[in-house]
Amino acid sequence: MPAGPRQLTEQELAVDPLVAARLLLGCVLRSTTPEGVVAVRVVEVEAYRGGDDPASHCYRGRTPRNDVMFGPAGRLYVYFVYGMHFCANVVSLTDGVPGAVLLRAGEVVEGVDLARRRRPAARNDAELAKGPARLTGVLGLDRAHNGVDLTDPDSPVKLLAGEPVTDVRTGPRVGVAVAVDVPWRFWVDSPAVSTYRRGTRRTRVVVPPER
DNA sequence: AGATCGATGTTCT
DNA sequence: GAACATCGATCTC
Repeated sequence: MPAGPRQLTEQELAVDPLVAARLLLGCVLRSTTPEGVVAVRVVEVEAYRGGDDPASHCYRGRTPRNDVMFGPAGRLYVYFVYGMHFCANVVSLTDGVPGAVLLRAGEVVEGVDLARRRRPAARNDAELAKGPARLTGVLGLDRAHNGVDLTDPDSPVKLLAGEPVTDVRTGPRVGVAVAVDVPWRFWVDSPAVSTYRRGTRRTRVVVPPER
C-alpha cells in the first residue's frame, strides 16, 4: 500500500525565509483536533527575516512572544493580533538565527465541512482560508499550537509535500507599513489568494483643534 | 472592486 | 498609550 505524502524535514526548512517561502507554496498543512481534520494547500506566503527586517517580530530582539522564531526550523509560530485573530508562521533558518514564513492563504483540500463550520462568514469555499487569520481559523489553530513541531510524525499539525508549483508571483507584503520596497510576498494563481492592502500608516496625526 | 470603520486585547515604548 | 503581519459589515463607484 502506498505511503502518504512526505512530511517536510527540519533540515530543508532551515534555510533563508526567502527560500523557505517558495518551498512552502503548494505544500499541505494538515491539522488534527478533537473536532476533526482540516488540510489546506498553501497558495500565498510572506517571508520575515531576522535582524535587518524592520517588519519582523524579531527585529528588536528576543521576547516571550517571538521566542520560537529563535528556535529550530519547522516549528509553528502562532501570534495573536488585532485583539481577536491568530496568524501562523513556519519557522525557518537555523537555531539561534530568527526567521519565519507567514502562511497567508490556502485552499481547503480536506475537511471542508468542518472548515465551513469554523468560518461561517465565508461566501464560498475559496474564501475559507483567504487571509492569514482565516487560514489559522479553518485549521483550528490558536496560541496552544505555538511551538508545535510540524516535522514530527506524531504532531497534530503536519507540513506535507505537495505537487510542485510553477509561475510563482511576488510583490510587497500585505498590511505592512515598513520595508514596503521588498517583494517578500509569494503566491501562485488561486482564487484563495488574498487581495493586496497597503500597510496603514498609523504614525500619530496631530489634529488641529476646532476654532 | 475599493474605501472606511469598529471590534478587541496583547505587546512594547 | 499607541501600534498592531486582520476580518466582516457597510458604504460608494
